[in-house]
Amino acid sequence: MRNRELAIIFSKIADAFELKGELPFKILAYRKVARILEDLTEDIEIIWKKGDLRKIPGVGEGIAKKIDEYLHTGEMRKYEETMRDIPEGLLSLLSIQGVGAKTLKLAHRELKVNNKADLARVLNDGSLSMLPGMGDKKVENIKKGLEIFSIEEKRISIGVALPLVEEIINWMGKSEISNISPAGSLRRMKETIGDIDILVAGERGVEVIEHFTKFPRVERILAKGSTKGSIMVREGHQIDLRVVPLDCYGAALQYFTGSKAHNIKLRAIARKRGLKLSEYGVFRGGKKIAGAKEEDVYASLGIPWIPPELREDRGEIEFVSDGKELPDIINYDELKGDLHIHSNYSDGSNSIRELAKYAKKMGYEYIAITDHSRSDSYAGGIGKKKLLEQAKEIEKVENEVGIKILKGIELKIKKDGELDFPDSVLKNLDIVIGAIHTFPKEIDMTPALISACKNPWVDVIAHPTGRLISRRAGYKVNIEKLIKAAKDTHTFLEINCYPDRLDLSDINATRAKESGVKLTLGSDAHNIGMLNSIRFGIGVARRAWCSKDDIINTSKEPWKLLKHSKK
DNA sequence: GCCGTTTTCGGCCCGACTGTTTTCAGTCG
Repeated sequence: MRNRELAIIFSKIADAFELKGELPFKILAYRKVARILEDLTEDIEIIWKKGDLRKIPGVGEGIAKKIDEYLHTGEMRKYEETMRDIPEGLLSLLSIQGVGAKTLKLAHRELKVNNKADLARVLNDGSLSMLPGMGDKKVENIKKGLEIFSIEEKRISIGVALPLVEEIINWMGKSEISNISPAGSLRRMKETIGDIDILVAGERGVEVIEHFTKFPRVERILAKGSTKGSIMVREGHQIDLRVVPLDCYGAALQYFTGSKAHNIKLRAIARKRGLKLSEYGVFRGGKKIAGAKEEDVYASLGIPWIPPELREDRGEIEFVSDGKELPDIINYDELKGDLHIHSNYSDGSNSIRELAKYAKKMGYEYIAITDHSRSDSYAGGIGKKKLLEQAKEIEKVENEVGIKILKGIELKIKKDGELDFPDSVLKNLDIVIGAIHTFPKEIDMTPALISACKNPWVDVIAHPTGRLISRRAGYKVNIEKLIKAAKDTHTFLEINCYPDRLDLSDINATRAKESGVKLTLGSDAHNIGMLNSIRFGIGVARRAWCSKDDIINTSKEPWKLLKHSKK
């Protein structure tokens, strides 16, 4: 799949155009096609070979030619040309919150800002605030943005890392290996991943790594030995692969999965028992007593196997050491439906029928269509009239496809707590998800959220903190108060599964669970491919020690649990 | 750049918010 590769190229062209002050609608066209390629479920090369490039929405004559050129030659003249006079590291600064094209262009032209270090310099020495239109507050804002950016800069979203690793695992299947698994924070399903680690069991290390370095999208080979290979793919991510003999595989998997803190505690336990734990196995004296299987490694230390998502040293080792049984955390196949989906009635790109069919294929028994409400106009929010039309279509599709479809809305909660529809409208729906998308930074949104919880028809609060991982911190909210209000009002809180949100986070979901608040999982899908994002949210739920009973859409009829069941 | 059509041009999302202004520009979603 070279979809993402192309998406990045077009998105970079769009960024560069913005800096150069190109026509706004040209920029928009590039952005649009980048986004569509990113979300496209089919392989662009297959579409290309069929001669169907122009059938992709947003791809016209010009862009089709550029894709064609790139897939033929591996190069795109327009891209090379556009990038020629843009210093490396300049464009990435656009993703800093508070830094847009105009600001960056100004700083670049007037102060020779070419990268992050330059930006930090002009922020601190006061020269940026001297430029026209730049005041102290703007500078302060950008400083904060740069802080968030710096922390997360080198980490990859799990939404990018996991599909990439799956592709590599698929590729490695063509070589002589007996076992393969992601390791590291990816296997623990952390929301962002530092280094991508893959572990392989096999005897012929040299050949395995040779094959690894021939992965079709390799940009650079960083290391190539008999036990470790390291590559950089075209999107700029580094991937390490290690090969170990089969009889060490379990110990190595345990070791490379981490977390570091978890491993340190395990080693301490081993030592107390007169054992030694390393990536090669568990040893008593010189004798190896475990190593082939992860289960055996844990068992040899007198504790049961711990799911990777729980290995964060958040009390899991003490828990099992006390002889207590870990909760039976939710499995990746236990969801019966998705409760947060957008259709083409608002800003989704698939019809209700397409969504329903795909959901059915995923094995779901029900879905909820929850388009944006009228005042979220940037997202094509819908009013009463369209809601009625949609209800009719839902009934029709429900019968045709044979899957239960809840009529829902993602209801805008305004900053004063006012809701976008009156009760008379909300009442007639099956599910209402309250959400905040726009907010003034300084205002505490807790009262607005609590007031929404108190509404008799708001069933769920979507992405309760509003954060966008590595981009913005979210609105001001006292999460404990919100959880309490949710508990008191019988409102559910969502784990939004969109990889850049994952909101509630694992930590907040744990808090909710411990307070007895039930959760919903919603993909927030805007097209059928994104329905698969649900697994990232299940990862969060697992990291939050949630069992099936904590998540309402593991039940066959979750609507019976909603406030709407009383209508 | 794309796209639809009253079909080869003209529209393409725009409102809220913020910080800078003194009526508006930049950023965000």
